[in-house]
Amino acid sequence: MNLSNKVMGRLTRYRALLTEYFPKEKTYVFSHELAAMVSLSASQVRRDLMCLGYFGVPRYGYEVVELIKHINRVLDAGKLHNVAVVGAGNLGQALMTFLESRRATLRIIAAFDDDPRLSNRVINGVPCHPMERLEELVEGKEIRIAILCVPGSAAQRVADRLVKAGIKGILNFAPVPIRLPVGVALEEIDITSHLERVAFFTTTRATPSKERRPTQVRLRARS
Amino acid sequence: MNLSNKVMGRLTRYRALLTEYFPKEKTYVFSHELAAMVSLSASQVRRDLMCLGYFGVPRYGYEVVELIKHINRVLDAGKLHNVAVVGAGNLGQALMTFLESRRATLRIIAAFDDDPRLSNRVINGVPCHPMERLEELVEGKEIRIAILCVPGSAAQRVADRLVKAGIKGILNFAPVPIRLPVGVALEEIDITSHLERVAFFTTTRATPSKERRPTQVRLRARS
DNA sequence: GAAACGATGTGAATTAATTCACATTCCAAG
DNA sequence: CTTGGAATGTGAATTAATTCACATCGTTTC
Ligand SMILES: NC(=O)c1ccc[n+]([C@@H]2O[C@H](COP(=O)([O-])OP(=O)(O)OC[C@H]3O[C@@H](n4cnc5c(N)ncnc54)[C@H](O)[C@@H]3O)[C@@H](O)[C@H]2O)c1
Ligand SMILES: NC(=O)c1ccc[n+]([C@@H]2O[C@H](COP(=O)([O-])OP(=O)(O)OC[C@H]3O[C@@H](n4cnc5c(N)ncnc54)[C@H](O)[C@@H]3O)[C@@H](O)[C@H]2O)c1
Repeated sequence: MNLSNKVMGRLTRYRALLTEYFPKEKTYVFSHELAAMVSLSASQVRRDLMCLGYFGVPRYGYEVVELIKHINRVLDAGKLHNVAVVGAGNLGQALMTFLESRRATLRIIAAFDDDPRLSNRVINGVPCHPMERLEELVEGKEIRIAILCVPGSAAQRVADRLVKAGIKGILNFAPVPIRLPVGVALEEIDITSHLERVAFFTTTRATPSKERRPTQVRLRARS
Repeated sequence: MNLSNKVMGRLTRYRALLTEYFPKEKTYVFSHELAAMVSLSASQVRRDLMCLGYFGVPRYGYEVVELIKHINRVLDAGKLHNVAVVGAGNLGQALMTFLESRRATLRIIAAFDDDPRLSNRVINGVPCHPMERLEELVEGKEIRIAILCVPGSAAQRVADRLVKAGIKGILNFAPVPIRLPVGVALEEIDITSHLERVAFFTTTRATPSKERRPTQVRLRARS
């Protein structure tokens, strides 16, 4: 099955919900429960889950632990990735604390910054290195993914360097679009743009056309 | 014209590019230049721009300042919004510094936190208040948008309170989906999910099916 | 054990998003 | 002028995403 990145995104969402915000006493979950939690339609959820090769049981729904296991199998294919934060400023540091506690398959093992006051020390549990050691450590520590938190003016330059050093994927927070050779995954988060969207849909009719807002569904515990 | 939020998102992108990262000496821009910068097709860009009621000139492209003006008109309809950050922890503080410098129509004028060490002082130029004053200030200062940076466990509760206080849009960073009544705009940014996407497309064939990566286009300066 | 229920899985229909392809327009050069 | 060219604007085609609708099936109940 060839996952679109839309499906992919929703699967991570379901997984996060199930692993972290789902009553542990419930062993089964219905498609419409998941749907309600993420504001989607039940058939959408079922479609997404079809990609997993796991099947629910008709009257009961999906067995939670089994479902999670299958999402894991598909999403991270058992691999674990070492991640580096590049640019240990305000955002970089916030991300280090935030991400350290999360998903075990993604480990933030290093940070890099060209400000000497930030490098050669441990920030929030993550060792921060000077940029000079980038290539050495990316290779040596098998860092495959970089979270780019440098100013926009440096973003493309640093990204190129990361790619040359062997990075296979970049999550870019700088508010400039960067270009990478094919073969390197790229995801960009433009926070300003999201904020502007909220502002926009605040003034005009409020709900962005597509999103469903079905009524809340009670998560009935099954005996 | 009824903008889909997809179109809307791209328009903010174009605007950001044009206002901040486009050579000031160029007065015209081609659809294919914009396209190249954001990795989309030229016809996509033209379609998006059609929504503006502004028309480019066939051989020259789009006049930059005029184009920006029209995007402004459509996107923020002249309105300016007051914004508050709720939860002035790591992320909240990073956002305050980051956003203060940006878009003039969105002004961060307050922060709120229930930690007494954070409230009643000015953080990065933004006055931070205790949660008790939320309702009073939202009304008094006409705050319409909230950026939600509280822990997941408090997110829904705080969101409900914000809505009751009169907030019209929320940008949620907590990694829990929240539910709002129709009529209140909602945008959620799930950073973990984005990171997981990068990781995913790092292992499998690298490029998420949909994205184009056309070859770089030189931005030729026109005499 | 059989009938009713209430969920799933999925083909088909619908709707949305994107791309194609080309007529149109306007500038520039001769 | 008039001709050529290079970009726009857009209907039509295509492709992707979502929803509908219902046959199907395991569970429960009686
Ligand atoms: N702070 C936010 O909430 C926020 C939100 C969205 C996007 N962003 C973007 O993320 C990036 C970082 O934001 P920030 O607020 O952390 O800024 P910041 O100034 O606090 O941090 C930037 C860090 O990058 C380092 N740096 C600069 N040039 C570098 C280079 N060439 N190589 C290595 N390191 C370099 C600096 O020393 C600094 O520590 C910016 O592009 C910003 O636009 C920030
Ligand atoms: N730090 C990041 O980079 C990052 C990234 C993505 C998402 N997030 C999410 O953003 C949120 C904030 O993250 P953070 O790293 O800033 O955490 P943090 O603990 O540094 O900040 C949270 C702040 O919220 C305040 N708070 C807690 N409960 C509150 C309540 N009921 N009312 C008002 N204020 C309250 C706390 O006093 C604290 O200052 C979390 O939900 C986190 O999961 C953080």
